[in-house]
Amino acid sequence: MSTKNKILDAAEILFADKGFNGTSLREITSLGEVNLAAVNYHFGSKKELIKAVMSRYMNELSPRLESALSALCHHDVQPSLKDVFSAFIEPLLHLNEFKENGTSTFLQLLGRGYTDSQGFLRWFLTTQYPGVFTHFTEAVHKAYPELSAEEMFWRLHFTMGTIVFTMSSSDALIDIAQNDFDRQVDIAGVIKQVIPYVAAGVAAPINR
Amino acid sequence: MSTKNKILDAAEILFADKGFNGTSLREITSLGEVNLAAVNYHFGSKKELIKAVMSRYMNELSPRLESALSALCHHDVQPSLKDVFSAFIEPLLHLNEFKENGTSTFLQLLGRGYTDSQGFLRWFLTTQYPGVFTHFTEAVHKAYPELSAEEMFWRLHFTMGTIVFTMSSSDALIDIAQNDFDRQVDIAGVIKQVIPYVAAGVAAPINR
DNA sequence: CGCTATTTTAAACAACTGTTTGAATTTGGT
DNA sequence: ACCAAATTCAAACAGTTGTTTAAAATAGCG
Repeated sequence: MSTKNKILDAAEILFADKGFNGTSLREITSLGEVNLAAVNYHFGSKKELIKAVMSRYMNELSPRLESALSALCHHDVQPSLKDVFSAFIEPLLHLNEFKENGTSTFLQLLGRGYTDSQGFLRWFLTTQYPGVFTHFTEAVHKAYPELSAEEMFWRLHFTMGTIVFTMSSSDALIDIAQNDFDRQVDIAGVIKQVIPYVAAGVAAPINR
Repeated sequence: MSTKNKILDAAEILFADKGFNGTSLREITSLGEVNLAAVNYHFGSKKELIKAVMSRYMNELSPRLESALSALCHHDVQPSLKDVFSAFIEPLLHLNEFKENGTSTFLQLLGRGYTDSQGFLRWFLTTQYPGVFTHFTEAVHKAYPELSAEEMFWRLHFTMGTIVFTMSSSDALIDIAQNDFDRQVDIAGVIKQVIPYVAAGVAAPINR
């Protein structure tokens, strides 16, 4: 295992758990059992390390996600909104093959990125991976053409919020659910719960 | 203006903008134009200051919110889910009377509190203001009795996520919306957009 | 081997963190 | 006006932060 990967592996765990601001380089290097200076040697700075952690997941996720969404767009029949959101399931759960607890870790990181560090990560993702966003809005438009661009803008951001926020606190929520309802829940179970919710939200009647 | 309030006013602005971890006491005291040591003198610690900032809003919000929700519960006719969520509008917008940009600031703080500092603020709110949560779930149960406790648990947390996440990045979203759609938007406009969304999400058909 | 380039290491850096101290100042009551 | 309590203040505290340095170790290759 290379030093670079040791750092990435340790960093993503701590970032997901305590946020980017809340994690120090010393915590990362001691969990990864590498020297402190290795971070700056291999990545240049903490900010670049954050980008590298996210890129490792995005490079795995985005091709699968884009092809799943564009398949919906170029199909003859009109997809339902549930189809559109279900297109996320396979690419997201595939991150579990890529890495242990990959799905949950990635979604937690995404949640952190939206609130930590004044949104520089949002800028990074939208500029570096614009294809995901355009394919997604295209697919939603095909499923629900009556929705104006402005209404879609809001509802898609509401959806981002629901997903990202839920996942960034998914560990705590899963704990509570298991105590209160005595039911085994995992990240896939949460995803299956959230899809009807966001699909219905986006499909809400237009209020003019 | 008392020193205590100068600190609270400066702190809430910076906390909302940069998060609790991301804001130092020195930034707060220099924005508030008070001495650094005043924070520890008046509040004891940074953690207590965070609680005080949140309490000032919660004490203003929670009685109005609880009475609006319990009014729904004790009314004879069954409320719709839209009624339940609309019950939030007046108490939330009232925070703008209480303080300039109060609504948006409070909701941003709430968003910060859920992700920053490993959820200690969530613990604080649920233990210090349990009435809001119980009244809310009661009202939703009256509007949608078929929803099991577990499904309601998830959907209410999805809703929290939608609201809190949207509001914590509402400044950025409002900026984008005004550029892209050339339309004046404010926090009340966002609230009116989000209510049909969350109401439809909670009302989604049960998927068994 | 011998040499170069890459990588690792311990140590130090300056800047910043929340908190404490003790003296100076202001305030409110008599 | 006096005294005591409450408040403000500059300074320092000890600890942590990201980053840099220069020497030591390792690796790769002819």
